[in-house]
Amino acid sequence: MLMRTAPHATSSSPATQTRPAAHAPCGLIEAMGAQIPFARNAEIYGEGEPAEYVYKLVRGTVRTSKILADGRRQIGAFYFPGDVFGLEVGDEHSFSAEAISDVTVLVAKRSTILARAARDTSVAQELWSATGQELHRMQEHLLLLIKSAEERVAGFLLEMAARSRSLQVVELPMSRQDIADYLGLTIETVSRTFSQLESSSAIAVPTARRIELRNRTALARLNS
Amino acid sequence: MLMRTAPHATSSSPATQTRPAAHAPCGLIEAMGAQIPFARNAEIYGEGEPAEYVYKLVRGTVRTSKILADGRRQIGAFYFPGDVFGLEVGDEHSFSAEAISDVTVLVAKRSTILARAARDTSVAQELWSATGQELHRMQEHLLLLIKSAEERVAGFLLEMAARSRSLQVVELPMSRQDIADYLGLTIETVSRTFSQLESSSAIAVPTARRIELRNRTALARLNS
DNA sequence: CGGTTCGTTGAGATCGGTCAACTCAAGTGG
DNA sequence: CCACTTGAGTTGACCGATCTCAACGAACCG
Repeated sequence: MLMRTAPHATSSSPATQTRPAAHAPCGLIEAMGAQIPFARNAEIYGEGEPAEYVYKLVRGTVRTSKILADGRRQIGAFYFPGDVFGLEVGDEHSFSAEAISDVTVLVAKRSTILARAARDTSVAQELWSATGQELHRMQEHLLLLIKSAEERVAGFLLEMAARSRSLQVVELPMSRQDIADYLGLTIETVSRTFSQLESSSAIAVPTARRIELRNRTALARLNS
Repeated sequence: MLMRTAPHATSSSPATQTRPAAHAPCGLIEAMGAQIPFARNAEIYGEGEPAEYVYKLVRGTVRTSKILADGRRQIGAFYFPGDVFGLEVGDEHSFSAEAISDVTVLVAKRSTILARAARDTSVAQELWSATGQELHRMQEHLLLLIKSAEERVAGFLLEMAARSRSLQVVELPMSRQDIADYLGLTIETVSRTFSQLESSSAIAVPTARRIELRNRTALARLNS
């Protein structure tokens, strides 16, 4: 299903790549090696593989996911430029990671980072707080999953807006299927909910991948 | 709603307190101070409060929870003897913690632990891995929430069994409401699902708070 | 111009929620 | 000891949100 394609340039969505780096310390993976490209839909690592490397996203969008026994897929998170992903506390990856668009990542050996953390307290602190940030996002995500479809979609849009450059216009690099699997809904329900939010003037959907937030208050109200 | 009762002995469920400590290193909070008791339903700390202390559960059961704006409640986790809880990466508690039964906890000042971590690498490592374990549990919890009611309940029972002394009999210290709020269901659905699992001989429910797992295979199959 | 993929929309089915009645066990107080 | 109360849990009937299945539309690409 997923192509483990050799890195090459395909169709990338330029609008999602203008966002500046976000993390404050960012010292974990600097000057580690060359930037490595992955093509759209390429697998960066697989669930259960040894967590040999830690990644920092430079360009593009990445999703992490798990496939359940019966074929259902759950998206764990979306990552944008500046985000660190693939950092595991245990020795293997608990999710797979795939490139949503063509991406560029910085890679560092996990063992190197761990060794530095054992000497340098500030590196250890960065490790801890990166994991803490991951935990925090997971908590937010979990809270989304107990809500109604409309609330989940509204929460998703606000989250994406908060992480994009513009708070008014959200460019979605991911497909409806990705959104549905992130929110625990079907693509039909996601699509219908977009339509519904549009007809209530909370958002506008000029193209499928571009959402304009017209009434943040209404969305925030749904966000509980 | 919650009584912030002064610690005293009320009705505790003895069956849940025989489980041995679980965490391997456990060095974080040893010899910190006296064991502190909390009465059933007492709040140990509140969401948003400064995370001044870290707790290790000695006896009883604790839940963490969040109340949403509209009154819905989400249980974040259940903690059993040996578990560390209340350890935050940020400076405030992201959930509240309440005693489900009468409990005893060990308490350590977070600032003290952080100071030690800044000197002692192994303490820093313990901090990191405790947060990693929390993250792992949250991932499992999140996976539960995308499933059907039957799968959620089956997954919950298997989780509780894995954390209890006996793999065959689960003593539930928490109410149906707690279970429902953990699983994102209503108490009626939880109750009906128990009945349903019982009539399919996957479990037996001799009393409301005691569940016997009669067919782990069937439960595990539901667990995807 | 077909073919393919992605997204939208509609109609009907189903799962879980809501509301309500009932059971049961554990107090409580006369 | 026995009503009475109270809280927790169970069960039933009904309803609505979301899923399923299917058709349709739009964009892209050979």
